[in-house]
Amino acid sequence: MSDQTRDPQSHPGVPPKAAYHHGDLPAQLIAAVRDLVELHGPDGFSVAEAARRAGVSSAAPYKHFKDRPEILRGVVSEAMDRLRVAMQTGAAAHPHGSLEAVAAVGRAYVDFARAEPGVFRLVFGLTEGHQNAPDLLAKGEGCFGVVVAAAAACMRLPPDDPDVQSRAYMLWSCVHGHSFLTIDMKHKVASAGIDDWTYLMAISHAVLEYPLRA
Amino acid sequence: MSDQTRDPQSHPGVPPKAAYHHGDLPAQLIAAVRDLVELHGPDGFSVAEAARRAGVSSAAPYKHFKDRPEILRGVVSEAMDRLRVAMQTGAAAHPHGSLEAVAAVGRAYVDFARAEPGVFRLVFGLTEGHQNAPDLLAKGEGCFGVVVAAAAACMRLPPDDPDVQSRAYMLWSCVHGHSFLTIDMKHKVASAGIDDWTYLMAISHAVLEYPLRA
DNA sequence: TGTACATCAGTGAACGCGCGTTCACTGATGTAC
DNA sequence: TGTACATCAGTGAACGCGCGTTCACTGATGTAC
Repeated sequence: MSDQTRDPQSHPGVPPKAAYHHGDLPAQLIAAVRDLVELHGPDGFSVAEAARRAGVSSAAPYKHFKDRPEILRGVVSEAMDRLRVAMQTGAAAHPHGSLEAVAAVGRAYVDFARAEPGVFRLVFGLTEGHQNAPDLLAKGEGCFGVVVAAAAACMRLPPDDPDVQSRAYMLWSCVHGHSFLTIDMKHKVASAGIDDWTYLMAISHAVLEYPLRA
Repeated sequence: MSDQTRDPQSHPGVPPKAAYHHGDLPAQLIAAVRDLVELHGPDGFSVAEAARRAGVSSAAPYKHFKDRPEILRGVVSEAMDRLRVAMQTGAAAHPHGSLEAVAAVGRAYVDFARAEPGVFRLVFGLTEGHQNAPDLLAKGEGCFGVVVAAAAACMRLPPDDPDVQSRAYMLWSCVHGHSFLTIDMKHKVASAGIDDWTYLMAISHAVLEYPLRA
Protein backbone atom coordinates (compact mmCIF):
# COMPACT_ATOMS: atom_id res chain seq x y z
CA MET A 1 0.00 0.00 0.00
CA SER A 2 3.03 2.26 0.26
CA ASP A 3 3.87 1.94 -3.42
CA GLN A 4 0.98 2.75 -5.77
CA THR A 5 2.75 1.80 -8.96
CA ARG A 6 3.43 -1.69 -7.74
CA ASP A 7 -0.18 -2.36 -6.79
CA PRO A 8 -2.37 -0.32 -9.09
CA GLN A 9 -5.47 -2.50 -8.90
CA SER A 10 -5.82 -2.06 -5.18
CA HIS A 11 -7.85 1.11 -5.80
CA PRO A 12 -10.92 -0.23 -7.60
CA GLY A 13 -12.75 3.09 -7.84
CA VAL A 14 -9.91 4.88 -9.59
CA PRO A 15 -9.24 3.89 -13.19
CA PRO A 16 -5.67 2.56 -13.20
CA LYS A 17 -4.81 4.03 -16.58
CA ALA A 18 -1.11 3.36 -16.39
CA ALA A 19 -1.43 -0.32 -15.65
CA TYR A 20 -0.85 -2.65 -18.55
CA HIS A 21 -2.78 -5.37 -16.91
CA HIS A 22 -6.02 -3.71 -16.26
CA GLY A 23 -6.95 -5.41 -13.04
CA ASP A 24 -10.69 -5.43 -13.45
CA LEU A 25 -11.61 -5.13 -17.09
CA PRO A 26 -14.72 -7.37 -17.00
CA ALA A 27 -16.35 -5.30 -14.28
CA GLN A 28 -15.40 -2.05 -15.94
CA LEU A 29 -16.74 -3.22 -19.28
CA ILE A 30 -20.01 -4.17 -17.69
CA ALA A 31 -20.18 -0.79 -16.01
CA ALA A 32 -19.49 0.90 -19.34
CA VAL A 33 -22.21 -1.08 -21.05
CA ARG A 34 -24.58 -0.17 -18.26
CA ASP A 35 -23.88 3.51 -18.88
CA LEU A 36 -24.31 3.11 -22.62
CA VAL A 37 -27.58 1.26 -22.19
CA GLU A 38 -28.85 4.11 -20.04
CA LEU A 39 -27.78 6.59 -22.67
CA HIS A 40 -28.97 4.86 -25.82
CA GLY A 41 -31.37 2.18 -24.70
CA PRO A 42 -31.04 -1.60 -24.82
CA ASP A 43 -29.04 -2.64 -27.87
CA GLY A 44 -27.95 0.95 -28.23
CA PHE A 45 -24.43 0.02 -27.29
CA SER A 46 -21.48 -1.52 -29.07
CA VAL A 47 -18.56 -3.58 -27.90
CA ALA A 48 -16.28 -1.03 -29.50
CA GLU A 49 -17.70 1.90 -27.57
CA ALA A 50 -17.69 0.01 -24.31
CA ALA A 51 -14.02 -0.79 -24.83
CA ARG A 52 -13.32 2.86 -25.64
CA ARG A 53 -14.99 3.89 -22.38
CA ALA A 54 -12.97 1.37 -20.42
CA GLY A 55 -9.82 2.75 -22.05
CA VAL A 56 -8.79 -0.41 -23.87
CA SER A 57 -8.56 -1.49 -27.47
CA SER A 58 -11.61 -2.85 -29.23
CA ALA A 59 -10.14 -6.34 -29.17
CA ALA A 60 -9.57 -6.45 -25.43
CA PRO A 61 -13.14 -7.38 -24.45
CA TYR A 62 -12.80 -10.64 -26.35
CA LYS A 63 -10.21 -11.78 -23.85
CA HIS A 64 -12.96 -11.94 -21.25
CA PHE A 65 -16.19 -12.46 -23.17
CA LYS A 66 -16.89 -14.80 -26.03
CA ASP A 67 -18.98 -12.32 -27.96
CA ARG A 68 -21.35 -9.40 -27.68
CA PRO A 69 -24.32 -11.38 -26.33
CA GLU A 70 -22.15 -12.74 -23.54
CA ILE A 71 -21.33 -9.21 -22.42
CA LEU A 72 -25.01 -8.36 -22.41
CA ARG A 73 -25.72 -11.41 -20.34
CA GLY A 74 -23.12 -10.26 -17.88
CA VAL A 75 -24.83 -6.92 -17.51
CA VAL A 76 -28.22 -8.54 -17.02
CA SER A 77 -26.86 -11.00 -14.50
CA GLU A 78 -25.23 -8.28 -12.42
CA ALA A 79 -28.37 -6.15 -12.57
CA MET A 80 -30.55 -9.01 -11.39
CA ASP A 81 -28.29 -9.56 -8.42
CA ARG A 82 -28.62 -5.93 -7.42
CA LEU A 83 -32.37 -5.99 -7.93
CA ARG A 84 -32.84 -9.02 -5.72
CA VAL A 85 -30.70 -7.53 -2.96
CA ALA A 86 -32.64 -4.27 -3.14
CA MET A 87 -35.94 -6.10 -2.82
CA GLN A 88 -34.73 -8.12 0.15
CA THR A 89 -33.39 -5.01 1.83
CA GLY A 90 -36.70 -3.27 1.27
CA ALA A 91 -38.66 -6.08 2.89
CA ALA A 92 -36.27 -6.28 5.82
CA ALA A 93 -36.95 -2.66 6.74
CA HIS A 94 -40.50 -3.51 7.83
CA PRO A 95 -42.04 -6.00 10.24
CA HIS A 96 -42.02 -9.54 8.91
CA GLY A 97 -45.43 -10.39 7.52
CA SER A 98 -46.65 -6.80 7.32
CA LEU A 99 -48.34 -5.29 4.30
CA GLU A 100 -45.67 -2.63 4.41
CA ALA A 101 -43.00 -5.24 3.82
CA VAL A 102 -44.83 -6.34 0.68
CA ALA A 103 -45.18 -2.77 -0.53
CA ALA A 104 -41.52 -2.13 0.21
CA VAL A 105 -40.49 -4.98 -2.04
CA GLY A 106 -42.53 -3.31 -4.76
CA ARG A 107 -40.98 0.04 -4.04
CA ALA A 108 -37.48 -1.35 -4.41
CA TYR A 109 -38.56 -2.71 -7.78
CA VAL A 110 -40.00 0.59 -8.95
CA ASP A 111 -37.02 2.50 -7.64
CA PHE A 112 -34.69 0.27 -9.58
CA ALA A 113 -36.64 0.84 -12.78
CA ARG A 114 -36.63 4.59 -12.22
CA ALA A 115 -32.91 4.70 -11.42
CA GLU A 116 -31.83 2.52 -14.33
CA PRO A 117 -34.60 2.45 -16.92
CA GLY A 118 -32.29 1.27 -19.68
CA VAL A 119 -30.96 -1.66 -17.71
CA PHE A 120 -34.44 -2.46 -16.47
CA ARG A 121 -35.63 -2.66 -20.06
CA LEU A 122 -32.66 -4.77 -20.96
CA VAL A 123 -33.40 -7.26 -18.21
CA PHE A 124 -36.99 -7.64 -19.37
CA GLY A 125 -36.53 -7.39 -23.12
CA LEU A 126 -35.18 -10.51 -24.65
CA THR A 127 -33.36 -8.89 -27.57
CA GLU A 128 -32.48 -12.34 -28.81
CA GLY A 129 -30.28 -14.87 -27.14
CA HIS A 130 -30.06 -13.97 -23.53
CA GLN A 131 -33.47 -15.21 -22.45
CA ASN A 132 -32.56 -18.86 -22.51
CA ALA A 133 -29.48 -18.73 -20.32
CA PRO A 134 -30.26 -21.00 -17.35
CA ASP A 135 -28.40 -18.87 -14.82
CA LEU A 136 -30.47 -15.84 -15.77
CA LEU A 137 -33.69 -17.80 -15.49
CA ALA A 138 -32.59 -18.95 -12.05
CA LYS A 139 -31.90 -15.38 -10.99
CA GLY A 140 -35.31 -14.37 -12.26
CA GLU A 141 -36.88 -17.02 -10.10
CA GLY A 142 -34.78 -15.76 -7.22
CA CYS A 143 -36.28 -12.29 -7.60
CA PHE A 144 -39.79 -13.67 -7.80
CA GLY A 145 -39.02 -15.68 -4.69
CA VAL A 146 -38.64 -12.48 -2.71
CA VAL A 147 -42.15 -11.45 -3.69
CA VAL A 148 -43.51 -14.89 -2.87
CA ALA A 149 -41.81 -14.87 0.53
CA ALA A 150 -43.24 -11.47 1.45
CA ALA A 151 -46.72 -12.44 0.28
CA ALA A 152 -46.60 -15.76 2.10
CA ALA A 153 -45.55 -14.11 5.35
CA CYS A 154 -48.34 -11.60 5.00
CA MET A 155 -50.93 -14.25 4.28
CA ARG A 156 -49.54 -16.56 6.96
CA LEU A 157 -49.39 -19.44 4.53
CA PRO A 158 -46.46 -21.51 3.23
CA PRO A 159 -44.74 -20.06 0.14
CA ASP A 160 -45.69 -23.03 -2.02
CA ASP A 161 -49.39 -22.58 -1.39
CA PRO A 162 -51.05 -22.09 -4.80
CA ASP A 163 -53.01 -19.11 -3.58
CA VAL A 164 -49.81 -17.46 -2.42
CA GLN A 165 -48.23 -18.11 -5.79
CA SER A 166 -51.18 -16.65 -7.66
CA ARG A 167 -51.31 -13.52 -5.58
CA ALA A 168 -47.57 -13.05 -5.65
CA TYR A 169 -47.74 -13.20 -9.43
CA MET A 170 -50.55 -10.66 -9.49
CA LEU A 171 -48.58 -8.34 -7.24
CA TRP A 172 -45.52 -8.74 -9.38
CA SER A 173 -47.39 -8.02 -12.59
CA CYS A 174 -48.96 -4.87 -11.16
CA VAL A 175 -45.68 -3.50 -9.88
CA HIS A 176 -43.97 -4.50 -13.10
CA GLY A 177 -46.57 -2.65 -15.14
CA HIS A 178 -46.37 0.41 -12.94
CA SER A 179 -42.59 0.41 -13.30
CA PHE A 180 -42.74 0.24 -17.07
CA LEU A 181 -45.40 2.90 -17.40
CA THR A 182 -43.43 5.12 -15.07
CA ILE A 183 -40.27 4.99 -17.12
CA ASP A 184 -42.11 5.05 -20.44
CA MET A 185 -43.91 8.31 -20.04
CA LYS A 186 -42.16 9.97 -17.19
CA HIS A 187 -45.20 11.75 -15.85
CA LYS A 188 -46.49 12.66 -19.29
CA VAL A 189 -49.74 10.71 -19.30
CA ALA A 190 -49.12 10.68 -15.55
CA SER A 191 -50.10 8.02 -13.10
CA ALA A 192 -53.35 9.83 -12.43
CA GLY A 193 -51.84 11.59 -9.46
CA ILE A 194 -51.13 8.67 -7.15
CA ASP A 195 -47.64 8.43 -5.73
CA ASP A 196 -45.69 5.19 -5.59
CA TRP A 197 -46.31 4.31 -1.98
CA THR A 198 -50.03 4.92 -2.14
CA TYR A 199 -50.18 2.83 -5.26
CA LEU A 200 -48.16 0.00 -3.77
CA MET A 201 -50.05 -0.15 -0.51
CA ALA A 202 -53.39 -0.07 -2.30
CA ILE A 203 -52.39 -2.81 -4.72
CA SER A 204 -50.91 -4.97 -2.00
CA HIS A 205 -53.99 -4.63 0.11
CA ALA A 206 -56.40 -5.25 -2.77
CA VAL A 207 -54.55 -8.26 -4.12
CA LEU A 208 -53.78 -9.91 -0.80
CA GLU A 209 -57.10 -9.40 0.95
CA TYR A 210 -59.64 -9.87 -1.81
CA PRO A 211 -61.04 -13.44 -2.01
CA LEU A 212 -59.82 -14.43 -5.45
CA ARG A 213 -62.22 -17.24 -6.31
CA ALA A 214 -65.35 -15.43 -5.22
CA MET B 1 -62.10 -4.38 -62.78
CA SER B 2 -62.09 -6.24 -66.07
CA ASP B 3 -58.50 -5.29 -66.87
CA GLN B 4 -56.01 -6.17 -64.15
CA THR B 5 -52.98 -4.65 -65.77
CA ARG B 6 -54.62 -1.24 -65.95
CA ASP B 7 -55.59 -1.21 -62.28
CA PRO B 8 -53.01 -3.21 -60.38
CA GLN B 9 -53.43 -1.52 -57.03
CA SER B 10 -57.08 -2.51 -56.77
CA HIS B 11 -56.01 -5.81 -55.20
CA PRO B 12 -54.33 -4.71 -51.97
CA GLY B 13 -53.64 -8.16 -50.65
CA VAL B 14 -51.73 -9.32 -53.68
CA PRO B 15 -48.28 -7.79 -54.18
CA PRO B 16 -48.45 -6.00 -57.56
CA LYS B 17 -44.92 -6.88 -58.54
CA ALA B 18 -45.19 -5.79 -62.13
CA ALA B 19 -46.41 -2.30 -61.40
CA TYR B 20 -43.83 0.41 -61.63
CA HIS B 21 -45.82 2.67 -59.41
CA HIS B 22 -46.24 0.52 -56.42
CA GLY B 23 -49.66 1.66 -55.36
CA ASP B 24 -49.26 1.29 -51.64
CA LEU B 25 -45.61 1.34 -50.68
CA PRO B 26 -46.00 3.15 -47.33
CA ALA B 27 -48.44 0.55 -46.02
CA GLN B 28 -46.36 -2.31 -47.36
CA LEU B 29 -43.22 -0.89 -45.80
CA ILE B 30 -44.94 -0.59 -42.46
CA ALA B 31 -46.15 -4.16 -42.77
CA ALA B 32 -42.63 -5.29 -43.61
CA VAL B 33 -41.20 -3.46 -40.62
CA ARG B 34 -43.88 -5.03 -38.44
CA ASP B 35 -42.77 -8.47 -39.58
CA LEU B 36 -39.12 -7.67 -39.03
CA VAL B 37 -39.80 -6.32 -35.56
CA GLU B 38 -41.57 -9.55 -34.72
CA LEU B 39 -38.63 -11.51 -36.04
CA HIS B 40 -35.74 -9.56 -34.56
CA GLY B 41 -37.22 -7.39 -31.86
CA PRO B 42 -37.59 -3.61 -31.70
CA ASP B 43 -34.68 -1.94 -33.49
CA GLY B 44 -33.85 -5.28 -35.05
CA PHE B 45 -34.91 -4.05 -38.42
CA SER B 46 -33.32 -1.93 -41.12
CA VAL B 47 -34.73 0.32 -43.77
CA ALA B 48 -32.80 -1.69 -46.32
CA GLU B 49 -34.34 -4.99 -45.32
CA ALA B 50 -37.83 -3.55 -45.15
CA ALA B 51 -37.39 -2.22 -48.69
CA ARG B 52 -36.13 -5.60 -49.82
CA ARG B 53 -39.21 -7.26 -48.37
CA ALA B 54 -41.47 -4.79 -50.09
CA GLY B 55 -39.68 -5.54 -53.34
CA VAL B 56 -38.28 -2.06 -53.95
CA SER B 57 -34.84 -0.53 -53.95
CA SER B 58 -33.30 0.67 -50.72
CA ALA B 59 -33.80 4.27 -51.76
CA ALA B 60 -37.53 3.98 -52.38
CA PRO B 61 -38.64 4.31 -48.73
CA TYR B 62 -37.18 7.80 -48.63
CA LYS B 63 -39.78 8.93 -51.10
CA HIS B 64 -42.40 8.40 -48.40
CA PHE B 65 -40.57 8.75 -45.11
CA LYS B 66 -38.04 11.34 -44.05
CA ASP B 67 -35.80 8.87 -42.25
CA ARG B 68 -35.72 5.66 -40.28
CA PRO B 69 -37.34 7.05 -37.10
CA GLU B 70 -40.26 8.33 -39.15
CA ILE B 71 -40.91 4.80 -40.43
CA LEU B 72 -40.81 3.50 -36.88
CA ARG B 73 -43.27 6.14 -35.83
CA GLY B 74 -45.55 5.03 -38.62
CA VAL B 75 -45.49 1.48 -37.35
CA VAL B 76 -46.21 2.57 -33.80
CA SER B 77 -49.02 4.84 -34.90
CA GLU B 78 -50.71 2.12 -36.89
CA ALA B 79 -50.30 -0.37 -34.06
CA MET B 80 -51.86 2.00 -31.55
CA ASP B 81 -54.86 2.45 -33.79
CA ARG B 82 -55.38 -1.27 -33.94
CA LEU B 83 -54.90 -1.65 -30.20
CA ARG B 84 -57.51 0.99 -29.41
CA VAL B 85 -60.02 -0.54 -31.78
CA ALA B 86 -59.42 -3.98 -30.27
CA MET B 87 -60.00 -2.65 -26.76
CA GLN B 88 -63.19 -0.89 -27.78
CA THR B 89 -64.44 -4.00 -29.54
CA GLY B 90 -63.69 -6.05 -26.46
CA ALA B 91 -65.68 -3.75 -24.20
CA ALA B 92 -68.60 -3.63 -26.63
CA ALA B 93 -69.04 -7.39 -26.41
CA HIS B 94 -70.24 -7.16 -22.83
CA PRO B 95 -72.99 -5.22 -21.02
CA HIS B 96 -72.12 -1.56 -20.56
CA GLY B 97 -70.88 -0.99 -17.04
CA SER B 98 -70.19 -4.65 -16.29
CA LEU B 99 -67.02 -5.97 -14.74
CA GLU B 100 -66.77 -8.25 -17.74
CA ALA B 101 -66.50 -5.26 -20.04
CA VAL B 102 -63.54 -4.01 -18.02
CA ALA B 103 -61.88 -7.40 -18.09
CA ALA B 104 -62.52 -7.66 -21.83
CA VAL B 105 -60.63 -4.43 -22.43
CA GLY B 106 -57.75 -5.99 -20.56
CA ARG B 107 -58.01 -9.18 -22.55
CA ALA B 108 -57.83 -7.30 -25.82
CA TYR B 109 -54.65 -5.69 -24.50
CA VAL B 110 -53.07 -8.96 -23.46
CA ASP B 111 -54.11 -10.63 -26.69
CA PHE B 112 -52.46 -7.87 -28.67
CA ALA B 113 -49.23 -8.30 -26.74
CA ARG B 114 -49.30 -12.03 -27.25
CA ALA B 115 -50.05 -11.77 -30.95
CA GLU B 116 -47.45 -9.11 -31.68
CA PRO B 117 -44.90 -9.07 -28.88
CA GLY B 118 -42.31 -7.26 -30.96
CA VAL B 119 -44.64 -4.46 -31.94
CA PHE B 120 -45.98 -4.29 -28.41
CA ARG B 121 -42.46 -3.78 -27.13
CA LEU B 122 -41.82 -1.20 -29.79
CA VAL B 123 -44.88 0.80 -28.80
CA PHE B 124 -43.79 0.86 -25.17
CA GLY B 125 -40.05 1.16 -25.57
CA LEU B 126 -38.92 4.60 -26.51
CA THR B 127 -35.82 3.61 -28.43
CA GLU B 128 -35.04 7.30 -28.82
CA GLY B 129 -37.00 9.83 -30.76
CA HIS B 130 -40.48 8.52 -31.13
CA GLN B 131 -41.70 9.13 -27.62
CA ASN B 132 -42.09 12.86 -28.06
CA ALA B 133 -44.25 12.85 -31.17
CA PRO B 134 -47.49 14.60 -30.18
CA ASP B 135 -49.72 12.42 -32.34
CA LEU B 136 -48.40 9.28 -30.65
CA LEU B 137 -48.94 10.78 -27.22
CA ALA B 138 -52.50 11.60 -28.25
CA LYS B 139 -53.09 8.05 -29.42
CA GLY B 140 -51.71 6.78 -26.12
CA GLU B 141 -54.22 8.90 -24.28
CA GLY B 142 -56.89 7.56 -26.59
CA CYS B 143 -56.08 4.01 -25.54
CA PHE B 144 -56.07 4.94 -21.88
CA GLY B 145 -59.41 6.63 -22.47
CA VAL B 146 -60.95 3.27 -23.29
CA VAL B 147 -59.87 1.91 -19.91
CA VAL B 148 -61.14 5.02 -18.15
CA ALA B 149 -64.49 4.79 -19.91
CA ALA B 150 -64.97 1.14 -18.94
CA ALA B 151 -63.96 1.79 -15.34
CA ALA B 152 -66.21 4.85 -15.09
CA ALA B 153 -69.20 2.94 -16.41
CA CYS B 154 -68.54 0.15 -13.96
CA MET B 155 -68.18 2.51 -11.03
CA ARG B 156 -71.13 4.61 -12.17
CA LEU B 157 -69.10 7.79 -11.90
CA PRO B 158 -68.07 10.36 -14.51
CA PRO B 159 -64.79 9.57 -16.32
CA ASP B 160 -63.06 12.63 -14.96
CA ASP B 161 -63.64 11.62 -11.35
CA PRO B 162 -60.20 11.36 -9.69
CA ASP B 163 -61.04 8.01 -8.15
CA VAL B 164 -61.96 6.67 -11.58
CA GLN B 165 -58.69 7.95 -12.98
CA SER B 166 -56.67 6.35 -10.20
CA ARG B 167 -58.31 3.00 -10.52
CA ALA B 168 -58.16 3.05 -14.29
CA TYR B 169 -54.43 3.66 -14.01
CA MET B 170 -54.07 0.81 -11.55
CA LEU B 171 -55.97 -1.51 -13.85
CA TRP B 172 -53.88 -0.45 -16.78
CA SER B 173 -50.62 -0.99 -14.96
CA CYS B 174 -51.64 -4.48 -13.83
CA VAL B 175 -52.71 -5.55 -17.29
CA HIS B 176 -49.64 -3.94 -18.78
CA GLY B 177 -47.40 -5.82 -16.40
CA HIS B 178 -49.19 -9.10 -17.03
CA SER B 179 -48.79 -8.56 -20.77
CA PHE B 180 -45.08 -7.91 -20.51
CA LEU B 181 -44.42 -10.83 -18.21
CA THR B 182 -46.44 -13.07 -20.49
CA ILE B 183 -44.39 -12.27 -23.56
CA ASP B 184 -41.10 -12.13 -21.68
CA MET B 185 -41.07 -15.63 -20.31
CA LYS B 186 -43.69 -17.39 -22.30
CA HIS B 187 -44.80 -19.70 -19.54
CA LYS B 188 -41.27 -20.32 -18.31
CA VAL B 189 -41.52 -18.83 -14.84
CA ALA B 190 -45.24 -19.22 -15.53
CA SER B 191 -48.01 -17.05 -14.29
CA ALA B 192 -48.49 -19.35 -11.33
CA GLY B 193 -51.20 -21.25 -13.12
CA ILE B 194 -53.88 -18.60 -13.51
CA ASP B 195 -55.28 -18.07 -16.98
CA ASP B 196 -55.85 -14.65 -18.49
CA TRP B 197 -59.55 -14.34 -17.86
CA THR B 198 -59.32 -15.40 -14.22
CA TYR B 199 -56.50 -12.97 -13.73
CA LEU B 200 -58.34 -10.12 -15.42
CA MET B 201 -61.61 -10.63 -13.59
CA ALA B 202 -59.82 -10.90 -10.26
CA ILE B 203 -57.79 -7.78 -10.84
CA SER B 204 -60.75 -5.81 -12.11
CA HIS B 205 -62.81 -6.81 -9.12
CA ALA B 206 -60.07 -6.15 -6.60
CA VAL B 207 -59.11 -2.77 -8.01
CA LEU B 208 -62.60 -1.48 -8.66
CA GLU B 209 -64.30 -2.63 -5.46
CA TYR B 210 -61.66 -2.16 -2.82
CA PRO B 211 -61.95 1.20 -0.97
CA LEU B 212 -58.64 2.78 -1.98
CA ARG B 213 -58.22 5.35 0.80
CA ALA B 214 -59.08 3.01 3.63
C1' DT C 1 17.12 -14.83 -3.91
C1' DG C 2 17.57 -15.39 -9.07
C1' DT C 3 16.49 -17.11 -13.32
C1' DA C 4 13.64 -19.54 -17.16
C1' DC C 5 9.52 -19.99 -18.93
C1' DA C 6 4.47 -20.63 -19.52
C1' DT C 7 0.58 -17.99 -19.36
C1' DC C 8 -2.15 -14.04 -19.11
C1' DA C 9 -4.08 -9.70 -20.81
C1' DG C 10 -3.36 -6.45 -23.48
C1' DT C 11 -2.28 -3.94 -28.61
C1' DG C 12 -3.29 -2.22 -33.20
C1' DA C 13 -4.13 -3.25 -37.79
C1' DA C 14 -7.10 -5.40 -40.71
C1' DC C 15 -11.25 -7.95 -42.66
C1' DG C 16 -15.77 -7.95 -44.60
C1' DC C 17 -20.35 -6.43 -43.80
C1' DG C 18 -24.64 -4.07 -43.86
C1' DC C 19 -26.46 0.10 -42.92
C1' DG C 20 -28.60 5.04 -43.65
C1' DT C 21 -28.76 8.28 -46.85
C1' DT C 22 -27.94 10.94 -51.17
C1' DC C 23 -27.73 11.57 -56.01
C1' DA C 24 -28.77 12.00 -60.83
C1' DC C 25 -31.66 9.46 -63.43
C1' DT C 26 -36.07 7.69 -65.76
C1' DG C 27 -40.36 5.61 -66.65
C1' DA C 28 -45.30 6.12 -65.49
C1' DT C 29 -49.18 9.00 -64.32
C1' DG C 30 -52.47 12.76 -64.35
C1' DT C 31 -53.90 17.15 -66.03
C1' DA C 32 -54.64 21.37 -69.05
C1' DC C 33 -55.80 22.71 -73.25
C1' DT D 1 -59.86 12.45 -78.26
C1' DG D 2 -54.85 13.79 -78.58
C1' DT D 3 -50.86 15.97 -77.24
C1' DA D 4 -47.40 18.56 -74.03
C1' DC D 5 -45.72 18.74 -69.83
C1' DA D 6 -45.24 18.83 -64.72
C1' DT D 7 -45.04 15.76 -61.16
C1' DC D 8 -44.77 11.50 -58.96
C1' DA D 9 -42.52 7.23 -57.52
C1' DG D 10 -39.46 4.47 -58.60
C1' DT D 11 -34.04 2.82 -59.87
C1' DG D 12 -29.26 1.57 -59.00
C1' DA D 13 -24.85 3.10 -57.96
C1' DA D 14 -22.24 5.20 -54.67
C1' DC D 15 -20.60 7.43 -50.19
C1' DG D 16 -18.73 7.12 -45.65
C1' DC D 17 -19.37 4.94 -41.33
C1' DG D 18 -19.00 2.05 -37.36
C1' DC D 19 -19.40 -2.38 -36.11
C1' DG D 20 -18.07 -7.42 -34.60
C1' DT D 21 -14.50 -10.22 -34.78
C1' DT D 22 -9.89 -12.22 -35.85
C1' DC D 23 -4.99 -12.22 -36.05
C1' DA D 24 -0.16 -12.18 -35.01
C1' DC D 25 2.09 -9.74 -31.77
C1' DT D 26 4.18 -8.30 -27.12
C1' DG D 27 4.79 -6.72 -22.58
C1' DA D 28 3.66 -8.04 -17.75
C1' DT D 29 2.87 -11.55 -14.32
C1' DG D 30 3.33 -15.68 -11.55
C1' DT D 31 5.52 -19.98 -10.67
C1' DA D 32 9.00 -23.91 -10.46
C1' DC D 33 13.33 -24.92 -9.42
